[in-house]
Amino acid sequence: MRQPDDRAVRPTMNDVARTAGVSLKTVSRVINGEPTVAPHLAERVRAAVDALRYRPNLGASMLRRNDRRTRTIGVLLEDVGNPFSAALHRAVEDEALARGVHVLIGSVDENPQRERDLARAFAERHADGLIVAPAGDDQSYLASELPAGTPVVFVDRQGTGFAGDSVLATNVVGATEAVRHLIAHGHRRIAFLGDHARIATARSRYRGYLDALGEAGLEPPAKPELHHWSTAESATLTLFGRDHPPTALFTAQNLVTIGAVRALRRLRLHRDVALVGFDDFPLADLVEPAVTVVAQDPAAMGRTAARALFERIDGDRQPPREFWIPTALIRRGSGELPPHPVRARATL
Amino acid sequence: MRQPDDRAVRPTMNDVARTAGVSLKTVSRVINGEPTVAPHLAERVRAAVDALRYRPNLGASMLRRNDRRTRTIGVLLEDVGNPFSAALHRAVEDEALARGVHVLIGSVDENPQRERDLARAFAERHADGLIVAPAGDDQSYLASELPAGTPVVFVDRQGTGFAGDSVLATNVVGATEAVRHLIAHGHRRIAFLGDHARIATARSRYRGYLDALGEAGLEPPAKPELHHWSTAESATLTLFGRDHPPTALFTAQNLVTIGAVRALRRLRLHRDVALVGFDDFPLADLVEPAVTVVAQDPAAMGRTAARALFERIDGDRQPPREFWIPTALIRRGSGELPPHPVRARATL
DNA sequence: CATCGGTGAGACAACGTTGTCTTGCAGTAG
DNA sequence: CTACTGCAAGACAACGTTGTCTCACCGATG
Repeated sequence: MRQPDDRAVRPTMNDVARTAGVSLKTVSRVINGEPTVAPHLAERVRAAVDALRYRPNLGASMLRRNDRRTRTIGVLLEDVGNPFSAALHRAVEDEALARGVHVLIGSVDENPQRERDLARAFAERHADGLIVAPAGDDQSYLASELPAGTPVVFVDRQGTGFAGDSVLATNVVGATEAVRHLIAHGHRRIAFLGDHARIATARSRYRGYLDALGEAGLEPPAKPELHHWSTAESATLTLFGRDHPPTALFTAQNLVTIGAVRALRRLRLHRDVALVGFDDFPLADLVEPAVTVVAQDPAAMGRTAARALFERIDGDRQPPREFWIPTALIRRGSGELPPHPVRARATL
Repeated sequence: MRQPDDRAVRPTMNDVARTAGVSLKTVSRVINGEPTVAPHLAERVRAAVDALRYRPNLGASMLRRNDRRTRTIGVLLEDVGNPFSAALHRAVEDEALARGVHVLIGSVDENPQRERDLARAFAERHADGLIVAPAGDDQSYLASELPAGTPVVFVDRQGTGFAGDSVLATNVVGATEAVRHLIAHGHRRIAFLGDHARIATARSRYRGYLDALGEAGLEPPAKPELHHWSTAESATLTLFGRDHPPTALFTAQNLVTIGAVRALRRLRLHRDVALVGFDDFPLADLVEPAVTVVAQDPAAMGRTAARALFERIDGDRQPPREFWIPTALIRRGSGELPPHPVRARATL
């Protein structure tokens, strides 16, 4: 049912042609900057465009054009509200905008179905390419959801079953460095608190943790798996409610780190238990003690992914590449605490 | 110049029709779920769709359809990388996804020209509506950039020169409450640290600050204006390098608050100078002392804005509305410190 | 048995634009 | 003066889809 004064129609090229007294095609030529138009006609067309406030219909143009570019890319991240994804998103946007390209974005929330739905939705909207932080462990669906030839760059996690560039943090090495750092400060009982093993980056960081323990001839204790900070908080409380609690924690994700910090505060152990987190977070330097982290560089990851994607969109057809973005240990205090014997305490 | 094996073409409805042995229009009917197709034909069509991996061309469909919806909205925020915008963005996305709508987003960075360019770009891509956090002080350009009838909802800041709903935090009242709180704890010299007066929310918060001082018969000191946290940090250092420094700070934006916290730490005044910030931020409860804030609710703002927008998109034509999202004072410690005479100190 | 109404399915045009082809005209050479 | 070249600008079709119209066929009705 149409409303009476429902959305007035936009003027079309035809309207412009009529008011300028030229043919439709001449308007098209002026709009597209083709040089074969007499100056006085071009001027009349531009005047008509201004008068009618004509704006080209990108959809129609893209339908007819040969190159079929929408100057729009799709970005699928874990959660646009979390600082890591937000920083990555921002870097992608800056690269895109520099090229006059715009961004369709969605949060995947560790849900493979949602990942697939978003990929499809962006494909239907004719994204020229996709940047994907995979949630599921199989991206072969992309072959059927995307038009053949649509480039995809995977970021943060390796994609599987579809050929695309990858931009990855040095998760294993970074985690090893973090745990070595704790060992160098005398720790022998170092707990791992991290994400579900379903998540590839969590697996890599756990491997790095095991590597470092192995080098030092240490046995890993049992490994809880968790995700949200409140889970991390209660898991930490539980950990210190048992006998032989660890003297140091390696927390493998920023929300987990924050949960652990909270728990150690509640237990008044924040000056006794050493802590190194994977992935930096805002204000890590302002808590007491400041939190030592292995920082990722989400901006560099976003920038690199976007540049790789634009190279592919511009026709680069070389085999898939891997870009490794280095992590950096930032010593702030919590990771340099010496081992301190801790008695088991009741959970608060 | 075409690449040899350049992007293979997608199958079209025509291809599906040919392999299913029916007419183009019958395929269209099946795709759109029209009931007037014989079951055995519909089945053949669906089989052909699967076999060819047919996906409808949303652009072509939208060109021909009567309703002209792309099920895409545009969102213009201050900076998708900052926590306030990111939280708001996330809330918008959740509302949108629940309706099968997707999000084009861009950061305005306090740049009115960029605001306008993004609005135009999203209009060209046929966003069904826009959520805008205005950077400039005049949004009348929207009338010419947008197709008539495109709804716009302003969020965080009032829009000017274009009729749209607004979703706003109670900036004046919230700031008044913050400053009253400091006055109630005995403070008489309370400094304001906030954004440029060009920014409407900064003006409102300054007004709220003046209101509270006025009630108590206090004179405002000089007001520095700043934006980024490092500016806030040095401005705070300067403030305490002068004679008669304040005993309390009201910081009118989250990055400013963080800068002030940093500066007070460097000056070792964080336990002596009271601080209330406008807008909450992650880990505000973990720094020492925990930071008292007037919290906004960016998720509620995003949710409200998105719901208002979808009502408009669905045809609601009532006059522009204003939604006021309440702020809440969260007492954490820094705002409850009593006045403490502070001698001017040299900047570190 | 002729006519009618209802229904499923195809033919055709149209959405707003661009690629290709054609036309018309001016300028130049034969 | 005619023929040819070159170029500006219009005519027309096409992109992939949906709205509208028409047709064919069915069973039901007089």
